[in-house]
Amino acid sequence: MPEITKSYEPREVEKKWYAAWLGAKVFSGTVQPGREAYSIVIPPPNVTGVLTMGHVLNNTIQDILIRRARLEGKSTLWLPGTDHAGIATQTVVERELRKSKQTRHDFGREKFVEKVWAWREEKGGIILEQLRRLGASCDWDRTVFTMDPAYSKAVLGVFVELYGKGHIYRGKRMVNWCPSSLTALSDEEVEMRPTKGLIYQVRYEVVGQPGKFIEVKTTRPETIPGDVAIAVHPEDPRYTALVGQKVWRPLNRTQIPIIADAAVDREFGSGALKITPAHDKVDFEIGQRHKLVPIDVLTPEAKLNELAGPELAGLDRFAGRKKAAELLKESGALVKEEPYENSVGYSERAGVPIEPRLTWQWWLKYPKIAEAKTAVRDGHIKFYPERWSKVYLHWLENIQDWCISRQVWWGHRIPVWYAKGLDKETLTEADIADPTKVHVSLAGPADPQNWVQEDDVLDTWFSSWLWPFATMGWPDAAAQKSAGFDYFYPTSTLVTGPDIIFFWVARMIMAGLEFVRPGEPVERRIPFKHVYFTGIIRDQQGRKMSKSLGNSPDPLDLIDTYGADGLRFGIISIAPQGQDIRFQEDRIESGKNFCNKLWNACRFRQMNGEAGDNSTLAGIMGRLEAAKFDGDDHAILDRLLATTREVDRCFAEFEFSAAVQALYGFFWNDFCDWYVEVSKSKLLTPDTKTNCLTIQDLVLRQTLLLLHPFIPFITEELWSLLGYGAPGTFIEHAQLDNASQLASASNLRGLVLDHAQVAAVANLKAFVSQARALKADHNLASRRDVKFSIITGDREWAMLAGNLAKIIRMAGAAELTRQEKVDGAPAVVTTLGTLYLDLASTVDAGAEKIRLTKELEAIAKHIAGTEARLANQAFTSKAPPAVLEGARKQLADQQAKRAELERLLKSLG
RNA sequence: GGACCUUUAGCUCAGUUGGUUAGAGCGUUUCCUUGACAUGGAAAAGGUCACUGGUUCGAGUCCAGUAAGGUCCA
Repeated sequence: MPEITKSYEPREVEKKWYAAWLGAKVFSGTVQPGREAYSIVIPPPNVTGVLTMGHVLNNTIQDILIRRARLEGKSTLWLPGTDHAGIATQTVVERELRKSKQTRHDFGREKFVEKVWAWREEKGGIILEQLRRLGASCDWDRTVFTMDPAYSKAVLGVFVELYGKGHIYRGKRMVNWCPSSLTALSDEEVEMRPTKGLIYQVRYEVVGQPGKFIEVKTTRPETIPGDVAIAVHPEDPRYTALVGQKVWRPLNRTQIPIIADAAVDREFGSGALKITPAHDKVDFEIGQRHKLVPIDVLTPEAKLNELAGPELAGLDRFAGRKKAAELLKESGALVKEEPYENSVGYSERAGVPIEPRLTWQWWLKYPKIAEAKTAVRDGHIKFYPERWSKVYLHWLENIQDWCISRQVWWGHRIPVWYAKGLDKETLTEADIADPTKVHVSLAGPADPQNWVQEDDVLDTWFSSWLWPFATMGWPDAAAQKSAGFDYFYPTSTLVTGPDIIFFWVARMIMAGLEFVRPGEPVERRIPFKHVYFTGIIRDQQGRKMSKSLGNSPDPLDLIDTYGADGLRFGIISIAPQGQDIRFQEDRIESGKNFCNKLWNACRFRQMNGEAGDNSTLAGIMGRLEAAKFDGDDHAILDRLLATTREVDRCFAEFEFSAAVQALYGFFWNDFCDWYVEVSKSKLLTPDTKTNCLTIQDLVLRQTLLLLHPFIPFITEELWSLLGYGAPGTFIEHAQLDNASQLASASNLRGLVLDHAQVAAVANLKAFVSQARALKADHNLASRRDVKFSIITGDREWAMLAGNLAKIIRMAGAAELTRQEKVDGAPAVVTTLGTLYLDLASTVDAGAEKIRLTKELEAIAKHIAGTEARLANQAFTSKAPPAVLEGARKQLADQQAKRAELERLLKSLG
């Protein structure tokens, strides 16, 4: 067996094992009847994306779940892939073209799309490579791209099906228009940001009444040429007389009517509202009610057009705003302007303010809204943390139709054809329903020369909402069979961020319910059973990590510095369930340190003797000799069982950081700091050596298994180095016993954990700790030749004497002897007697008295508190007996300690 | 305007159904190259649990309100 090196060097180990895993197809998801299935579909990263800290967290959690399920004997599938990200990807390629002063229009649609494909082949999906560095155990042979032919067919098929069912319609409505990407966006893609600007108070002169004005407030004076009316509230007495009259529009001067509409807010400004139906959603609705014809004064790029009048035409909207204000000022229509902050919608992707714009788009009336609510409300789908279900339900309660068309070229082109020569702007509903005018199908019209296909593509989310099943062959029966669809669907757990709860999670649920296994019970149609929402990773100031702030470390640098395992362990340890995470690099460092600790504990084991047959749990258990167990052996196995149980619980409740903390504490404190240290005495005695090493073998084996989901590389390496697996197998092939299985396995060996001994060890630990503190108080912390003496009872002394070698070693002493009387030495009161430090030099009695007095004061305070509680009759009559008993015992212990402290103090004179 | 979250040691966070003297890691201070590990060991200091009320024998924990910070929706 190769010797274990002095420190853990992750780089080569990670490379070696990842290649070995791929070579042996350890990650492939296969149908294994008789085994429970466990499946996860990756939230497909954007094909233009690179690994961020958010991806690290999200994918580490998925890998933890999958690896744990594998160890639990389930047949696992983690299905990877990428998303074509229509607007983002097209933008990336257009940006490259711009370097050579070209645009997509120089190439035409077909050539441009070819270019995007070429870009994707060359540079897209880097992130999947990066996930391998992290150790992600995806079944890479199944990698799916949302533009793959089969996937595309599923997407377009869904469009045709929903169209046929009447869920999809074409409508000219207000959309969120992105003047940068020149496309419509769904409501979810618009981010409301408080924006500082100016609000302008403008007066409109009433026609035929010179000197009489109506004032309105607006933040967008450049849209005044698009005004078609002034609206007031019908019950507003200030304006009743004016309704039905006209005012002069102050820009591009003309007469517009004064109308009454209940949507007007009487409290805002003067209670009058300018109506610009082409540029505001509310105005549009009011305009509809009053049959007003909208005037669109903006171009798609958000420049003012000729309808804005000659002074404004051609100006960008922001320049136009300034100019409009100037024109109003000149004509005396501007009453005043003042600073103002309001919420403005921005395109999430392009970062520019969106324009409400009236365009023809395709809309989806969501299917299965009611069932999507009950699926979560009734617990068929469980959210972790649970509170996100409220957000989810609230959105479904207020759901709006989904604008699914996008005016870009990269994506799934909508499978709709218009008869040649048809004017798309003037199509009526009847026209659309007429198959001689509009054709909708997957195959396209039989006579394509007579038709023109719709230019728009589908929103990228319209493809990713099918992800949990379209990645597994749906809707093609043969493909589904070979993908194991029946076995792996519904998937087990979805891991994602709460920021895409509407974009993705809710839509997937509706899609699953609508399309999968129609007619079957809800639990067979849902796309996943659990949804785990991660927190958002923030920097130390609490800001979101973002490219533009440059506050995000490169995960690959972190992997280089701390190892993939160190990064994984570190990030999980700071990621409490459902809370945002404040990133601290030193936590990643402590992940690395933990790996090194694990490494060296295994090294210690290896250096102390040949391993027996470690290849099975039964083999190790078979070597345990129950008769030779001492308290420490009982204690470490007790802690191993408790830790196993705690980790079991954490997985059941998705509390990963708690699991990591439990494992860290167990391994570092209980095993390394205590058990390994006390082993050093046992290993010197042939009689106890073998059993002690076997216990180490057992603890290390189980610890490696428990840790493997979190830190896969180092555990695989140590598993192999310590001979835990049969040659040619991997830790992934091992079975991880849960706490009760482990307990019954050890019971079979005649091993019954002795809780009295476990408690005694806790006592000894405290004793050793007090002895060390006594030394440190007298600046002897690192001396190993000090002499202790103790005044104690027979029973206590029997326990100490039985563990003398160990105590002396652990406390760092030359001897510990029992005395009848000790004078003038510093001492500490322990539960096992009063321990004295034999100082050859003189003792500073003054300092010692101060120390003891302080301690006496503290204990007196506690005694007073306990006495007060026990004196309270309400407490003694109402508190449960166990609590009462505990308080009484505590008081007795405290009083004994006080008496001893008083005696010590007196002896100092 | 509505909903949700957070507030515990210098920092980042645990604290399960209320029950002994509120914990961890990092940082700080002191000591230590002893043979698994200095990526380490030993010890110490450090908290009126945001605030105000209430329920209770008993509140970091439950309830109401206030304040500060954050997120989402409108």
